[in-house]
Amino acid sequence: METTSTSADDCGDLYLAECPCRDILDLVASKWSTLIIGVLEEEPHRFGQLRRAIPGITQKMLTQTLRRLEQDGLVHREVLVEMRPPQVEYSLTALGESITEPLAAIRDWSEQHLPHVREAREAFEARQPA
Amino acid sequence: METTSTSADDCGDLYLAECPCRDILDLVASKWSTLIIGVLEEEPHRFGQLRRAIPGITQKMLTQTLRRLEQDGLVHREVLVEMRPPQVEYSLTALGESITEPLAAIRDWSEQHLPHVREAREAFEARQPA
DNA sequence: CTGTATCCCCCTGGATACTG
DNA sequence: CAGTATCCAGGGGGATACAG
Repeated sequence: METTSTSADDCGDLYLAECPCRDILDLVASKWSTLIIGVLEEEPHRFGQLRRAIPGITQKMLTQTLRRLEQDGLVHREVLVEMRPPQVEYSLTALGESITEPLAAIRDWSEQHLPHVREAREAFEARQPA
Repeated sequence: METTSTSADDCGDLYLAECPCRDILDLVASKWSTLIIGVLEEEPHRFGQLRRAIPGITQKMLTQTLRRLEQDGLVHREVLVEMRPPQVEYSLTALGESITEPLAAIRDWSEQHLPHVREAREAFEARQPA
C-alpha cells in the first residue's frame, strides 16, 4: 500500500474491485444512511425524532443503520437517561461531519444534472419502445 | 443541508425521502456502476475489455449496468461493426465525465478517512464483545 | 421511549445455457 | 464478440410482536 502517491492500486487503476472506497460507497449507498446523516447534519436527534424526521423508515432499519454509522465512527450515540423511559441522542462525530462535504458534492451534482438525466431517460425510452 | 434558493423539497429539508439525489445515489451506489465509470474514465472500452478490466463482474451485471448508465445518459454506446463478430464501444458522455468529480470527492474522502473508520470499527468491537 | 426478535417476501445478482 | 433468457440462492428490508 502506497503512502503518499495516491496512485496505482488504491483506487485509480483498473483493479478497483476491492478498493477501499467501495467500503464507503456501500455505506453511503444504503438508502437510509444518507438520509440519517442529512438529518443529523442539522442537529442532534433522539431516536423518535429521527423516526419522525424520516417518514418511510422502519424501526428496524433505523436501529440497524444507526448501529452501522456508530460502528464506523460517523455517528455518536449518547444515552441521556438511564431510567425509564430511556432517552438516547444521536449526533454526527467530527468524522461524520467531514463526510457531509463529499455528500454535498453528489447532491449538488444531482440538482444540477438531474434534468439532463431525465431527458436522457426519456430519449432512451423514445428510442427503445417498451 | 441548506435550504438555499432551490425549492425546499428537492433535497434541502427534512423531507428528503424522495429527493432527486436518491436517484443518483442509487445509481452511483450500485456496486458496479462506479467501477465501470472508473474504467471508462480512462478511455473507451469494448464490452469484452470492460469485462476483463473488472474481474468479478458477470456478463449479466455488466450488460445490465451499462444499460442503466446508457439510459441515464452517462455512457455512450456505439456499435462499431454491424457484422459478425460485432464490436461495441462504450465511453463516458460529457454528463458521465462530469460525475467523476463528485465520485472523486468520495474516493478522496475514503482514502483520507478509511483508517479512522477502521479504528472506529475496532474500537466498537472492543466495546461490544460479540 | 428505545430498542430486539421473528417471520417472510421480494429483488438483486450469480451461474449457466443459448442466439445473432 | 456481444448480448439475451432462465433458474435459483441469499440477503435486504418490511411488518409485527415483544422486552427493558
